Amino acid sequence: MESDGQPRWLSTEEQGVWQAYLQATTLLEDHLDRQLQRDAGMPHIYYALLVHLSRAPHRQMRMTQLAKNAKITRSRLSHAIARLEKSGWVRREDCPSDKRGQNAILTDGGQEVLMRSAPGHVAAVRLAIFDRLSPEQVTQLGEIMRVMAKGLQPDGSDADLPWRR
Amino acid sequence: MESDGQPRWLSTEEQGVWQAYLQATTLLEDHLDRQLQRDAGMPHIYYALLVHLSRAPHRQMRMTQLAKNAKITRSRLSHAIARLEKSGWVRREDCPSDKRGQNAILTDGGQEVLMRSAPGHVAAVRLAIFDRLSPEQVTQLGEIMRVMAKGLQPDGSDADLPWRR
DNA sequence: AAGTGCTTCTTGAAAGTTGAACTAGATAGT
DNA sequence: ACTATCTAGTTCAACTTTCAAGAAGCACTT
Repeated sequence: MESDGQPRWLSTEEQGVWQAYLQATTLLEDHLDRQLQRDAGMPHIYYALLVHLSRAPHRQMRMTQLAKNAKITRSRLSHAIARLEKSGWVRREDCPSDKRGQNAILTDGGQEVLMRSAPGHVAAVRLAIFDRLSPEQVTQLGEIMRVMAKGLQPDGSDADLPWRR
Repeated sequence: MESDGQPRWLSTEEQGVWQAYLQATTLLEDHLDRQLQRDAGMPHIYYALLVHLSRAPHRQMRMTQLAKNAKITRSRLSHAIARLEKSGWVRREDCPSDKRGQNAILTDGGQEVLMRSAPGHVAAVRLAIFDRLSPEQVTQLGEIMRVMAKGLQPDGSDADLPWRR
């Protein structure tokens, strides 16, 4: 990284966009956190972990892989899975091929919670986003978020920008 | 709220958009949190609080107002300000007109930290968003986020959707 | 088989967040 | 004035997240 002469501040429009982004994302996160805490007894990220597991081959996944998919640190995942295990929604099993490894497995109870709370959750997401945006905007949002996500991947041979000279 | 017959699940495209949204937003938040923790010694939300204060009339604001602007709960703000006070970047003062009230005031030290770390922060935001998106996309993002934010305001005579019959 | 280094996952303490309960001051109605 | 109600802000306990450190297995080299 080079430290430039003077920083390029945000334009007025960019400032507005950034502010709207911050407000929308924090409001939505809070909203979903509360919704799921109330209806499913867990915060949004924990719920997302269950969703990931439910979609995985044997409803199970290696810890590191799960952490990567959910974009959280392994440490955070460890704590989260411990909590979900205590709630009976996930259990752990040793990985047979790699003795260091652990598989997180969605239990029947976990699946049940998921099925029970999914409709409400989808409704909340719809209400916040998809029912408010035009189809074109949905498409645009998808493209934009994909660009951002790609640029932020910790791994991907990132580092360089679209070459501005 | 009515509980419908069967839930309207997300289409394939919507699922993709939602997933991209979750990934992009969590990655960006983590990224900025780390960047600011490293460069300014505080998480992103605390930094945002200082920014809000720096833009306020006397570099000061009533607690509740600040909480509203920053979209966080009063409780969270109390803790945050306590911490920022301990770091010497904010101080509190009783509100003269309302003896219950407190004003959070940005100190010179706070202003200084802000000025010192702003360039790096703006660069990070730019790198993550504005340098990656086309001008049209920036505009689109702004519109989309404003719609979302508006729909999620806890106060605003919200409640009803764009009338889908 | 010993050594080095890498990966997997966990742990513990410190920091941050949440939701409910609480104090104190303002407001409105009677 | 009296009471009820509301608002501003804080505090406590329970929970979540982070960061640094650590235990254990793998893998490659010599």
